[in-house]
Amino acid sequence: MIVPEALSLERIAAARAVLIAGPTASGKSALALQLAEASGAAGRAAWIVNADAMQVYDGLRVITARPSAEDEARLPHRLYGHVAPDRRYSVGAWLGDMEAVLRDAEVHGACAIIVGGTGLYFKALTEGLSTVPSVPVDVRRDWDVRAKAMDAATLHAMLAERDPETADALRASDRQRIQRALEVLDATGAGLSAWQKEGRRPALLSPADAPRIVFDMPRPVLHARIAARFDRMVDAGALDEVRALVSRRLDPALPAMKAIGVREMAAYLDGELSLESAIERAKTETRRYAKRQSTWLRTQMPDWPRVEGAA
RNA sequence: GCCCAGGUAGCUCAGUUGGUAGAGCAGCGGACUGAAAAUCCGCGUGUCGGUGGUUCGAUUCCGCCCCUGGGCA
Repeated sequence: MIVPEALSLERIAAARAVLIAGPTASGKSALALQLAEASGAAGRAAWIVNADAMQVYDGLRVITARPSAEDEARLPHRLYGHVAPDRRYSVGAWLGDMEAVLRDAEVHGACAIIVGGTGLYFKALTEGLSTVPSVPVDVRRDWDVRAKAMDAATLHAMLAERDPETADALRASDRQRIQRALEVLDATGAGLSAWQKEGRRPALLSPADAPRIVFDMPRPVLHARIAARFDRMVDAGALDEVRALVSRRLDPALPAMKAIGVREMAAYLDGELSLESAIERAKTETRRYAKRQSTWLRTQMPDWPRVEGAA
């Protein structure tokens, strides 16, 4: 693999961090590992830090395509598998963890190579995040129950009555964002858009501190890589991993339970799908996800230099 | 070889009493502030198997041919 010019060893040596965003299966983790080892060999220690919302969960190494135990042993990896799958993680939690990791890396004189596919995390890292108080778990649980009994339009009407400004900014069909707005209202007494105008935590990294790239590939190449990778996941024990997760009988609404491949493999284990069609569905979901990622990276981070990987 | 049922979008199929066609899924584009691998919005991309005939006009009706599945030999 060719090291992108935007991330030369000279730049890494001078940077607090290096950011590598890209769609799933683009090979960005391999690139990160290669850069980190090259940097280490050149005298500047480098850590690999996760910016993927699913690779943070423990017990999902195979199905989330997290670096192997061998890779993780080669040099420090942070924020991988550090959250129990029965917990709810979030951008805010990740930013807090990241702040600590960056401090720690500084103390050790290491460059943090931050790699992942969650565009929102990178955006929060480089542009900051509003200071909305966190919503207590019981408020969230309350709304989970209440929302289940209502359709999205009804929820939206409820929100419009109490917080018209936020309701106006949301589609009446977007039940997840509507529920979030209702939770914030209940938890804080103020509306979400009011909070968002209130101010934000500043960005943790500036472009001067941290060179960044979007690492992408032509869609057809990515699709072929997604298919091949999922087959490898199955060979590597994805089914055992999902079986172990399912046996914990966690709430299916938990984020970890929504990792692509979990639902599909679980459906096979329950006898609802053949293995072949479960695999096909998981590949399809992964392609759709990669498309959403590409859209985000293209439209939300237009100023990030793009590097096209080779097949 | 004969009989039957099919051949329409990438896939599964609907439809046109003759006026060049539309659903679901896939795919593509887009939105995105603590669930983001989430949530949501938009867009049909087509030699209607081929070829002759009838007709102002055939994807539709008729003939022949090809292909697929099933049955009989």
